[in-house]
Amino acid sequence: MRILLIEDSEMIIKGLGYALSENGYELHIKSTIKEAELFLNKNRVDLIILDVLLPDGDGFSFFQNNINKENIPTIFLTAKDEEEDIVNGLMMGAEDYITKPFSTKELLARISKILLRHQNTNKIKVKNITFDIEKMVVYRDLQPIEFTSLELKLLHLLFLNIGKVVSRNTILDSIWQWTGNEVDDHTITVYLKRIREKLGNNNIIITVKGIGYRID
Amino acid sequence: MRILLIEDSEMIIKGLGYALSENGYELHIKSTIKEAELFLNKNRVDLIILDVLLPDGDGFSFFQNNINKENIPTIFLTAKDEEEDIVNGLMMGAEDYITKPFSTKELLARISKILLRHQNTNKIKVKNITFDIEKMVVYRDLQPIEFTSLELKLLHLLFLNIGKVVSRNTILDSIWQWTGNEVDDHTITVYLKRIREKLGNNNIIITVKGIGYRID
DNA sequence: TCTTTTTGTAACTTACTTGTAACATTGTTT
DNA sequence: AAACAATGTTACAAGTAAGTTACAAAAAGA
Repeated sequence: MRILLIEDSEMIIKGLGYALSENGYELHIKSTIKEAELFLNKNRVDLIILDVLLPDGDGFSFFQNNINKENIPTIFLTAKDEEEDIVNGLMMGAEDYITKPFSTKELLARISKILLRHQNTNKIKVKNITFDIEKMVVYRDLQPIEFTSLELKLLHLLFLNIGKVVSRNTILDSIWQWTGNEVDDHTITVYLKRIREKLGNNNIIITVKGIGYRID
Repeated sequence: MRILLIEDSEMIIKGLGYALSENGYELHIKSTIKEAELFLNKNRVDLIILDVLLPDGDGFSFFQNNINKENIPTIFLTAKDEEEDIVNGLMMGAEDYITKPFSTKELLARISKILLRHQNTNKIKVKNITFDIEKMVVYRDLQPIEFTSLELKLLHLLFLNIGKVVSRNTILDSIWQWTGNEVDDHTITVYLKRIREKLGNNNIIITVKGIGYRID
């Protein structure tokens, strides 16, 4: 499980960093909103711990503009314990709100509770493309992309084998085995072209010449 | 929404009692475990606020023995803020854990969040369509829709898998497996058309071409 | 039995999907 | 650099899946 901690206090980073890593979470730490934004554009995380006061802005608006749209569970973390803030944070859609000083074990308990609740989101994100396996829908930024049946199956195959090269033969077998048609090898090329275009010609699908295709 | 407050401190009862009633909740107050037990045997509540220290026992064991089995969302409320207690409470399955002194507004925010999360257990609502699983009745706005047996089963299947694609094959297996008939694939299409019409041709059932159908 | 409702099929429509061919580009080998 | 192989690009005709409509058989009620 990947957690993104957005926090600029060295002390908290140290304390939490250790505790979270120790408990088997893959932890990423960013100390400004800008950095966090960049990171989120390219990576999928399961949970965000977000300080409200950051050097380059406040967590609330960052949450509303970026995080909430993607529906990533978020815990607000802050020294401000004014009740209005807490109420705002929760009403905004945050999963929890914890005020400093806090108990690490309590935070861990709350994290595991939240992750348990959200475990059934089956989404793979690469750059600005998100593949929702359950819905079988692909989003570019946050807009769903219209794929045809075979295009979607082919892209699905690549996403399921993320990080690995998928050979042209594997593709032929997986996608065209059941259609009955013996299919020209070039067909794959054409499909790739169409898929890439719909993905926005960002370089998500990488050609490994002589072998096949790959998504990282 | 009915809330059961199990608490013996007069001060808290007064403060919370006013705030909760004021906010439109139907509040019931019991100050011992015994009383609470009797009450729960005869009444359904939507949420429980449970003090850990009570005159005739502790809230934890009461929670485990009585409440958790019925899966009623529970907020622990206590003066003990030892972290072990908090962790225990959360791990045990409590929805939240608040320590005295607490902000009433924060508590209200947390309550409303929890209730929001738990409201759709037996009714699933999408746009203006509500599927009451227990009654097996579907409402459009507030008017019940007349479905035939198979139509209802098919729609039920889609609602049970809300957010996931249901393939045509799955549909055939789930709905037509037991009728004995080998059924034409087009039959599904025709059923979808009929169901969609009765739902009001709002776009609730989404076609995932080449794969199946889905409700979000 | 007769009527009504439910169910499955068939025929038709539409818009999109699909595969191929022909040509262009890139990369690799000699 | 030339020749070759692999992949990318474009355009198009044939094919197909899903939507629609109408109707007859089967089942359920009266």
